[in-house]
Amino acid sequence: MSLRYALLALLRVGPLSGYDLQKQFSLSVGHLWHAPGSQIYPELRRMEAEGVVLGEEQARGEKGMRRIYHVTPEGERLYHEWMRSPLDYLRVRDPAHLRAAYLETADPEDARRFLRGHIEEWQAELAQWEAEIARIDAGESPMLLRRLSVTPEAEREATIAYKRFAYEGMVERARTEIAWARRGLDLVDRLAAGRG
Amino acid sequence: MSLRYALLALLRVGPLSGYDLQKQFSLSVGHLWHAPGSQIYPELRRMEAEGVVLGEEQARGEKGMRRIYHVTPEGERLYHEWMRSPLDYLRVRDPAHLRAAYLETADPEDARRFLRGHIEEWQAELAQWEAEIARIDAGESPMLLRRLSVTPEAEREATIAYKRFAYEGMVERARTEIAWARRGLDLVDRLAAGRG
DNA sequence: CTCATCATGTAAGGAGTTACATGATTGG
DNA sequence: CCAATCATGTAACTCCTTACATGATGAG
Repeated sequence: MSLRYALLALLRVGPLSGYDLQKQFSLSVGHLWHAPGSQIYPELRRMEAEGVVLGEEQARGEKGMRRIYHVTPEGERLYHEWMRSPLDYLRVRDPAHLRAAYLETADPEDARRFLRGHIEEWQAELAQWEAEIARIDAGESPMLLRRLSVTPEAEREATIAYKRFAYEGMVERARTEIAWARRGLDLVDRLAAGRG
Repeated sequence: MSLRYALLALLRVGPLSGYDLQKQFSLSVGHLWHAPGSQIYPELRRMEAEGVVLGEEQARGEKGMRRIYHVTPEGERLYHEWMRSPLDYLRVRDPAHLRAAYLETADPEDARRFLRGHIEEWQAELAQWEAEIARIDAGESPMLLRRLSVTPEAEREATIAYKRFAYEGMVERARTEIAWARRGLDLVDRLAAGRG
């Protein structure tokens, strides 16, 4: 149910269309929460039906139309309720570690391929998150700048600090995954050598 | 689609009923992959319809019945195909880090509550995974013993090593999450102090 | 006889995926 | 005029969740 709150978090900064939101998701927030257009548009409509956002029809050229969504007071209330409420954690369901637990049933070469893939996957994510941290530090994150433009001076430090903090967490997770998979590669070698 | 492979991994060791599988999931494998009965039973039926397992009807008492599932050669093939194929990683969708990125919009006390909850959540998981590692080391893991009982001597070391390796990864992830949230608590304090 | 546990499900719905559909506008 | 991109979706499907349904068996 977090998609709704991710949308509210973005819209609270200022009104946006579904299309704009889609872009935000594919850039900044998308590195914490992925959402495709096919999920965003219907969710916005549902949110509008429930009164948490208000869609404003805007003409664009002759016949073009776009719908700009604003957060309503009810949406504001809902957002803060979410912020105050405990998060519900999903039950663990981890395909990589599941496979790792049964790696003795694979060829050593397949085991290595799997672990290398794991490293590559997390390195790609790591690069994204590190890049976002670099943008935050350089004052170049579009999402953060948009946020800061409506943030009173007294809260800017916290806004920047928490955003950085969130991405740091992702960076640390990625590094942990990479270190683990590297140890896995050593393990495959050691076991393969042992049976030569 | 990993549920199917988790089921195959368990059934390859020896035939089990849906009920037995459910128990395995709530114990050992369940710490890597959660699955409730309402998902297991239908999936077994689908797998049987597709010929990857075979259900053997067994009488139990006067009218009681249970269905014991065996992996077929096709199931064996499918399992190894999975082991050889690259994993598909899910797009990131992390409610905790999403919330962390917007923590300046919460009360400091709510922020702390959230972070403490994060620590508790991961500490609970950590305890499970550490307990499983302790059982592996003590030779008391029921799942591992079941596996070893059908594993030739030459592969026992690898079987144990990979199982431990998988759980180590989960332990490291939990420790990373806990360390991150603790830093978050410090950050909340620092920011709250800064604004008195 | 009764309670825990064995045993197997169904039903309704939420959340997310992939693929497709449709058309408008703007810049070169 | 043509391509990129702006703009908004639908449809079908998978996976998973919660809640409920039903009955048998075995231990005390």
